[in-house]
Order: sequence, then structure tokens, then C-alpha cells
Amino acid sequence: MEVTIVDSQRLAIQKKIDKVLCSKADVTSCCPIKDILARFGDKWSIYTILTLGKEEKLRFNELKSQINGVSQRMLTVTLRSLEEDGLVSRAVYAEIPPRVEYSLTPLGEGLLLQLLQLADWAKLNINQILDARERYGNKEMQA
Amino acid sequence: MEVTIVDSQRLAIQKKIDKVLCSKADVTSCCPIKDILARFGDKWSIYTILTLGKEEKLRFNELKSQINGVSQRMLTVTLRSLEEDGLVSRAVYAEIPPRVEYSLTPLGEGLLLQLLQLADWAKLNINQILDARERYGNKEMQA
DNA sequence: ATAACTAGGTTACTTTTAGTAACTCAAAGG
DNA sequence: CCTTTGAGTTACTAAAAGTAACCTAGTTAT
Repeated sequence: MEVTIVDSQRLAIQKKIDKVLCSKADVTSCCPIKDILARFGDKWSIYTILTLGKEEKLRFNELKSQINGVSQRMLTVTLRSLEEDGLVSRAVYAEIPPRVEYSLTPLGEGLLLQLLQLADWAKLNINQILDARERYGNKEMQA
Repeated sequence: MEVTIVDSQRLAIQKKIDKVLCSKADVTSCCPIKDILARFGDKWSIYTILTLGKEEKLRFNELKSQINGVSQRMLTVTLRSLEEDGLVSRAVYAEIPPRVEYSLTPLGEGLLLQLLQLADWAKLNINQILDARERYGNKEMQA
């Protein structure tokens, strides 16, 4: 149970990594994984996608109240960038007061499914990570 | 091919999301997915994990030259935080000039496998995202 | 013997990005 | 005519990412 990657897997993994990393020269221009991860590196994007995943449509203030701690500006900025990438769609109804409904696009739902897979791994391993952090903290103390 | 999530899946997904989001109150304290994603939200962590995945051990400057564009400080900071979380291990040899070897821990290799899965999705869908961005850019122009 | 090189960092500084608080719009209700 | 409502902006501050120059201590080259 010590080794996660066995030698037979290693070669295939190395090939895959090479493809993911693209050639060294143009990491910034073509690397899809960087692009995708940059998308939810900021903490609000994940919550926004997950929250929108629960109900098919949500209005701005419904989202704001369900995503605990987000400010208006941060939610606006997050939604705009998700919309820009085609992960979230925004429907504006010309009413007063205004009504705007947000929902995941099919592409956004696809990403949601990936996030949930990652969440499964996270749930299984979070304790190992927390333990490691604690050990590291103790080591720091001594130094 | 339009709809990614069919109704039969919807309920299971909603349940999963609820678990992932934890209760609204303690998002900051317990949410594993936030913790995991926060880990490679910064752009260098992904590259570091992927690069370490290719070879079992790498020295500081080998890493630095393989991760195109990273500065010494950023690599140091990134490696320290990965080490803190138990994803990367750091072996120091008391020589002059110093030798320090970095490698993925089993936990880190587990995360690597997850990242590669995500990369598969990213590769399949990056064009849709780039197209959406272009459309959005054009819409902006008109406004 | 001193200048430059090495590996693996730090320190001090600058630029981006995240985040907060207060303001806007236009109509409806009191 | 003053407040409320929903969905945002604007102007500002705090925090994070990133850069450039420096450090250490022993080895080789001049």
C-alpha cells in the first residue's frame, strides 16, 4: 500500500505528462490544464459552479446568499469570467427591479462532474494532508 | 449530445454537491475540495507536480530549468507548501555545494493521477472554452 | 590569494490580484 | 420625497504573486 504508481504504469504516465505539459517553450500559450485550473484557482469559482450545479437556475442574490462569504463584487467578477469561458450562462430579463438568472451550460456541467471526481479524492485524502500539515508545523517549531 | 446531465443523474449529483459544500456555516474550516483546489490554484504547483511526476527525483535547479519561467523564490515557496501538505518530499544531503532532492510522495502521486484525469477533460474541451472566450470578446466590442 | 562558480536558497522591494464599503439606477410603495 | 429592491459599479485597501539582488561556504581557475 506504500507505492501508488507501479513501474508498469510509470511509462504511460510519463507520456501523458509530456503531452499535458506541451513543449517547454509555449507553456503559456497552449497548455489546457493550466487554463482549466487557472479557472478555479480563485476560491469563488468552485463554489459558484457547485452551487449552480444544485439548482438549474439561480438569481444573483440567491447565489450570493448561498455562497457563504462572497461579496457582490467578487461574485460579479467570478460570474463574468465563468460566462466568458462558456461555463455559465446569464439571462437578463428587462424588468424593474432587474432579474438575472444564472445557470451552468453543458460545458459547465461537464466541468462540474470532473470537480466532483476530484472532490471524491479530496475527501478520501484530506486527513492525510491535514496530518502532514500538523507534522510540518511541529517541525517548524523545533527549528 | 446537448445535455450532459440527465435527470436520473441529477439527484445523485445534488446529494454529492451538498456533501462537498459541507454545511454553509463552516465552509472555511472543513471543505476538502476547497483545500485541495487552493493547493494548485497558484500556477506553479501544477507544473511542479507534473514535472516531478516524470522523473522520480529532481534537484532544485533541475526543477527550475524544467519548469519554464519560474523564479527561484516562486519555486521555493511552491515546494515548501507542497512539502507542508505531504505531497512532495525533500531530501537534503549535507554536501558543499548543497544537494537537495525533491520527489512526489505516494499522496502526491495520487493527486497527480487526479490531475491527469482533469487534463484529459481539459484537452477535450479547451477548444470550446477558447471559442466561448472569442465570442465573448466580440460581444464586448459591440457594447 | 583573489575572483568567479556552484546549489539552493533569503531579503527587500514592486506589481497584481483579491477583497471591502459605499454608491448607482429606475421604478414601486408608503 | 424617502426608502426599498436587485443587480450591479467605483474607488479604495489588504494581501498575494513576482523580481532583482544578495548570501553561504567550499572548489576550481588565474
